[in-house]
Amino acid sequence: MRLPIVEGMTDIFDALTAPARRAIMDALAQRDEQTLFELMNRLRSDHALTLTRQAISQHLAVLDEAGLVERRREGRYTFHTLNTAPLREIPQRWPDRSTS
Amino acid sequence: MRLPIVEGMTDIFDALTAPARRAIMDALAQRDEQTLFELMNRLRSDHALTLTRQAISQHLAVLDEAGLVERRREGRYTFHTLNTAPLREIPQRWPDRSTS
DNA sequence: TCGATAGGCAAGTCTCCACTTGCATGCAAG
DNA sequence: CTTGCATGCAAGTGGAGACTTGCCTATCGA
Repeated sequence: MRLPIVEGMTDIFDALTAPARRAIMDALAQRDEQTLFELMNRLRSDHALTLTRQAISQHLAVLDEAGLVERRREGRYTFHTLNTAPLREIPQRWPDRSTS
Repeated sequence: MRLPIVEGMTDIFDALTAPARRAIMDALAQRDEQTLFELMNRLRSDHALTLTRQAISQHLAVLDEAGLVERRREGRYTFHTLNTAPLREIPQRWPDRSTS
């Protein structure tokens, strides 16, 4: 039941604060295994977000530290995949009261 | 399927940003119907958070705008209750992939 | 009515972080 | 090996918001 705590890991709430990071998660929810440039172009076209490559790279680093995305290096490309598992911390912390 | 959009409503991610606001939600998850002073003392004793009354009041206003707490005025007291319903937006936006 | 309690409003400060700019690294194709 | 592409590292800047201070309103008890 206990989630593994990685040292120096950013908590998911810090990661979810920036709207740009949530947009990146949206883009990855639509399609996994995207590279940095693919994400940049997708944010520009689909989410009306024009950010520099470095900004997105920093966002991906934060999301990686929070465990919300996973990076796989292959040659000169780095593919990013969404990991929704850490999000389960939220309903665990504040359980739903719909049927109370 | 569509959630009612209240005008000028803060989204829940902005509300979840501040650690103090998450601590307030923790305190309300333990016991509902708490007043401002009760919350202040509880944060001080249980969460090692010494904030001024005004700070907590501002946090409660943000949580109220996000729909995460509900305020009920009774005489000179205002009782605060946690509402977890808006949190369902999160797994709806990024569905769990455990059984994919 | 007067003091005490519970809370609200408004403005100021200051820290943090999102974003940029600039430069460096590594792989790949010709 | 050299040019180009994909990415990383580091420092600087600007703005948002978390928190405080100060003052005001309202309700309850004596």
